[in-house]
Amino acid sequence: MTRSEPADMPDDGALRTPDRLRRRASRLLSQLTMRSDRLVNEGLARADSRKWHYAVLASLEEYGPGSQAELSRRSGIYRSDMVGVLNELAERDLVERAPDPDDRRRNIITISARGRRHLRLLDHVLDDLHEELLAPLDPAERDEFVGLLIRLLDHHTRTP
Amino acid sequence: MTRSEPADMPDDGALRTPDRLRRRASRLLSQLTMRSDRLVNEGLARADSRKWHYAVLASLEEYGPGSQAELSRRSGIYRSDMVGVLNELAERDLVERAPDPDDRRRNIITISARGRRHLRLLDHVLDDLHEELLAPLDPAERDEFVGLLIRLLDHHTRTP
DNA sequence: CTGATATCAGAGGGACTGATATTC
DNA sequence: CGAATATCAGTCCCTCTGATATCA
Repeated sequence: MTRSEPADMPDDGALRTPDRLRRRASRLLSQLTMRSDRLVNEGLARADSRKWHYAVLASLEEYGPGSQAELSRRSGIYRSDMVGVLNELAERDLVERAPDPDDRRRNIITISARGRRHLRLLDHVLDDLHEELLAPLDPAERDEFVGLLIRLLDHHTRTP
Repeated sequence: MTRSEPADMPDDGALRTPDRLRRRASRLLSQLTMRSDRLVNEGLARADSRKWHYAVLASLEEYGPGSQAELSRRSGIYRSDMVGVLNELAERDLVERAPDPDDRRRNIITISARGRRHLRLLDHVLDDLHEELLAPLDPAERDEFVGLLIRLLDHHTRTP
């Protein structure tokens, strides 16, 4: 190895291998996520959707109707951006937005029959996209990968 | 509330999909990367740097001087954004930018002694940040994680 | 002429902030 | 009153495009 190291600098054990740029987890995450996001965005665009549509629809089917603020908490979309997403979903008749009679500040968002059908479609689209995304991994490795991601994300969600 | 499970047993939850939103690799990647990017950006900002500074400096130390287009290919920064990054680095005397006598279209970028010292600092900062990022994983799992990321990224880099 | 280079100006998208009016 | 809601306007950052002038 031809690494030039000033004599006055001790080897401190820092990650300075020739491929440190390539092995930094944060860089790997950024780059892979860029590819993944592009894959998913383009795939969902072909189904006239965006990933936020999926997040909202799935959360509605799994946890039932809710106010916009509630949906925001479930799906991770910013409260101020939720309006736009719901406008798009309502435009396509995938959700219904009705004022809450018990609390007139709120809208109650409900998934429509058409929304459920669309959600099913999106689930298939996403299954295919994930097949492409995770292609190099065998089933056990995919579980391992997802498991590691979940543990990391949970840790950083609970420790902000 | 939260069911505690033996570590050696996978979830047998019969795929009732209350967690399909939670288990989509693309969503996990997006969310984790958002945290990771924030962590790294804030950490590097405390050292008056940004992640591109690190990418350029590390690539200069590892592969030697190069033109801006060359650095762009090495580090993944867009050719049009490289100017700004190099301006910032030159401002801090971390690199030198000199016209190439053999090809007057090019600038030759060289890392300075100060740049090497700064890179060493950034490597330590990043080591600490990665310790924080990967805290929940033991060393073997970290290797596993990085290995999986590399395989996925390589696959999608070679298959655009 | 084709192609590469450095640079700039700006589009487009996503996360996020701040303010407002309304209602609890 | 303080707190929560839906909405709108706009900021900041990032990736990426397009155009330009300069050279090989």
